[in-house]
Amino acid sequence: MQPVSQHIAAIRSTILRIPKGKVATYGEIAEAAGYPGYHRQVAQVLSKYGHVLPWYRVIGAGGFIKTQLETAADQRLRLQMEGVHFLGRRVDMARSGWLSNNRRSS
DNA sequence: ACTGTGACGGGGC
DNA sequence: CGCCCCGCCACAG
Repeated sequence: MQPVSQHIAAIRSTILRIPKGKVATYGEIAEAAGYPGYHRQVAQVLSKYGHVLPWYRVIGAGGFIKTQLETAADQRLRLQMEGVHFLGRRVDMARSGWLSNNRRSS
């Protein structure tokens, strides 16, 4: 796979940079990649290159996993395996968020 | 060139 | 808390 567009590559590498045990939302990834507002493209990238990316570290806004696919259960499992903390149905962004409110990053 | 679509976000009801 | 609608941008048909 050879992304032809710059944003595709930027988004891909941004996803690759998400530390283990942390998660990022579509919006955060888009912004971190240098394309704020491109959350839709993040989704397209995941759908296209997700098979070689840590797709499970990408979650919905607010820490929710509102994926309609069956991968939702698998995703939560994978995240918990990496030590991501959940608060009910959502991810504890304050603790496991990569670019959001992470108070203790060490 | 135009229309529909999508692993979404956010605000409104 | 759940559902709906609109905005968003690139890609496929």
